[in-house]
Amino acid sequence: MPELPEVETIRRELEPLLVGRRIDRVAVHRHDIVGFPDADVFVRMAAGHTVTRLARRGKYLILELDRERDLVIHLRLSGHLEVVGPNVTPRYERARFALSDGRALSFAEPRVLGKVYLVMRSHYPAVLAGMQGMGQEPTGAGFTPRYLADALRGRRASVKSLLLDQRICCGVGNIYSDEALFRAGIRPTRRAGRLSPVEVRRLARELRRVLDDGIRWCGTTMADARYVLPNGARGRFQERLRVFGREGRHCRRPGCSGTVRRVKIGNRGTRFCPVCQK
DNA sequence: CTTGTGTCCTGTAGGC
DNA sequence: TGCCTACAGGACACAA
Repeated sequence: MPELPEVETIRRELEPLLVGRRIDRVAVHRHDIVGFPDADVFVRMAAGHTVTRLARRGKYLILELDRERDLVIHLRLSGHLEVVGPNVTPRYERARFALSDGRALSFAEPRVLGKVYLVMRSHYPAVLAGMQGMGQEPTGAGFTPRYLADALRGRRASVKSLLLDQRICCGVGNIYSDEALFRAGIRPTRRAGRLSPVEVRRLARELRRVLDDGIRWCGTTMADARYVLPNGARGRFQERLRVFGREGRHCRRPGCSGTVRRVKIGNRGTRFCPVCQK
């Protein structure tokens, strides 16, 4: 679930609660939540470190620890992080990090698809190779129209599926790819390599803008409330969605009589306005 | 190398 | 109410 804006929001919320705290004890309730190293080693090695900084790369949240170690967390579809009191155990808690201030960082993940990793900063293991191959941060200075044009040139795949490719646009997921394509006026089914230079430029700009907006509004909390901030508050970007989750409803662009449609692209639900998006 | 499909795992919503 | 199926915002392995 959480995409770049949601993970960035979580990072900002957790940073003041975690930096300077030491991880005193680690408990893993489900071993398959640990991506690296083996769960028992993870439990032993993660304890005793102090959090120095929180970073993010794509959808990965990185708790930088002392002694050159990183605690890397990926929330996948339904992961949730929360700082709780010593006697509070959130539902679906899979791992728990007791902190030196008496509280604990709780990692809940109903679907057990999310993962935690403990790695040496200088030596990211093969299990995190996907992170090494990641492309430019779409909100960063390196994400230029030129960069996107180079990445899309000659590609026959749909532009939607390439927006979801973390090697090109890291941090982008299903919500913000649909929203960016709507804002850029481009149908998600278009072959990426067939976009005009003007369209690519527009797409690069709108992708950046929609992600910045998502961050500004603290992410998207849909009706199921699978994503909420660490403090339990809801994001507010859902109020500003133009197509995602709006299939069958009228397009929000003033004067447009179109109805938002839903199709499948690469097994992912995809929404667009057939009038606004060419 | 590129592209599309299936799978991981669990919970929930909707149909009957 | 109960059972069954389809589906879910991600990432990766794998086959063609």
